[in-house]
Amino acid sequence: MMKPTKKTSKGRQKIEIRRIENKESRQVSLCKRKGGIIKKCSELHLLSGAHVAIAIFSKKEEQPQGGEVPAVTGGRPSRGGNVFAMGTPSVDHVLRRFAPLPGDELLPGSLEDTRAAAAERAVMEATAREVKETEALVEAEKKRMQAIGEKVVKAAEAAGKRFWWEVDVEALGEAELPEFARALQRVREIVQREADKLQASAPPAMVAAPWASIGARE
Amino acid sequence: MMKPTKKTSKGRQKIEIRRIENKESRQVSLCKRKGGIIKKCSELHLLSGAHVAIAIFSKKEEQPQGGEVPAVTGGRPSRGGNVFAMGTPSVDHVLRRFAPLPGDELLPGSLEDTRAAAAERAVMEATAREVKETEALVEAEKKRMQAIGEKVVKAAEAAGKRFWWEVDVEALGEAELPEFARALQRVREIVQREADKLQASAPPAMVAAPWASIGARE
DNA sequence: CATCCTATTTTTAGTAG
DNA sequence: GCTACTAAAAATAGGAT
Repeated sequence: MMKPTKKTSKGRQKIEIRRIENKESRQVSLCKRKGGIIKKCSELHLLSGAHVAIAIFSKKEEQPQGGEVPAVTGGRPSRGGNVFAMGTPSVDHVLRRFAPLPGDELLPGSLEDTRAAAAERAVMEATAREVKETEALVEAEKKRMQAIGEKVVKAAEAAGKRFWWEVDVEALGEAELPEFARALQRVREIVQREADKLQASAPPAMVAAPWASIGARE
Repeated sequence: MMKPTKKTSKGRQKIEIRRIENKESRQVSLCKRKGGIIKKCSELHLLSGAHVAIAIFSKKEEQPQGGEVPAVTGGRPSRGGNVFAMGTPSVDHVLRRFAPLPGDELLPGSLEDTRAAAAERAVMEATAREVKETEALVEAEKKRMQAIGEKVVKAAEAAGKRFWWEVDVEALGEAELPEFARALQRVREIVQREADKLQASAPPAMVAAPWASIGARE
């Protein structure tokens, strides 16, 4: 207790919000900030009960290609980069809430009872229940995850990741991203359209739920 | 420079990350934090080039309903709450990138050339081009918006809002939310599935683009 | 509701390991 | 690529307007 040993130095510096040229710094910043945002999203959820869904598409690097894409030949050729997504209650839940789409409202057990889906949901809920605490949410989650749910970690490890919510989805782009994307675009269009007739209405009926997220390592 | 006149008082207090019981405080906090998150998302985009899409569903209030939902009778009865969504390059762009879905890859001009869509895109791009600056992004946007694009503001005002990216989408839930939701869920499923075969691959081909967001007032 | 204010709490560049 | 640390930059709870 006598060595005011200044271990490190500089401290936070001010930076302009413009593309970080240094590739490495850019990467680090992306990683740090992504974590920060995720944390804030979860806090927002816990504090207000609002449901949050976020997706971060971090493109790998500009490909010096020429002309246009060869129009995808087969299954999963090119990529769109990494995708990180987190959702509150757990994507499933939020979705199941709004999902009862009057077009394919059934699909009896094809989706819901998929081994993976079922397992995930279970683990997710069990874990989330244990975890929901103070802001240590993200922190605690990471650590407790190992103690509380070995199972989760186990599954994640099988994929080469450390946490169930940290999974690579590089191959996602080709098959499902389109839908996700189009859906978002659709929403945007609707908004514009709806904005014109603008009408308030009755309150919903959603219950608070656990927390979950899935994503890709940076 | 002599009156240390303590204008206000308390300053930030520490709080636990748990549901804020006071309804009003909860509302205020949601609003403030939502803004903060949006800002961070845009910064993340500007700093790293990653594309971000976020949706915040703030449910209005728990409806003391009983039993189950009457299975929607007609068009747009109940609501899901407010939806706030933001997207980088502008939802359209990100989406158009991934969109070339090999299922309904066409739809010639039905969507793209909708007056609204076209107009929005134009304004959005023009605005974004002017706006992209330092972190004053969000700030500047709000203010410049009025100077740069009266047109935008005009449209927004028609809807009773102050900024084109602040539009109520309460009525959204019934019609399009389902798709958005299901898309997200789909993504989640894919992730799990893909995580197993996990494979790295070639870099994408996306260009940096403007910034845009749409949302609902809190 | 939207700011404004300010005391504090958080986040996070920049480094080091 | 991840963790630790520090100091400065940001975000924000509470309150006021």
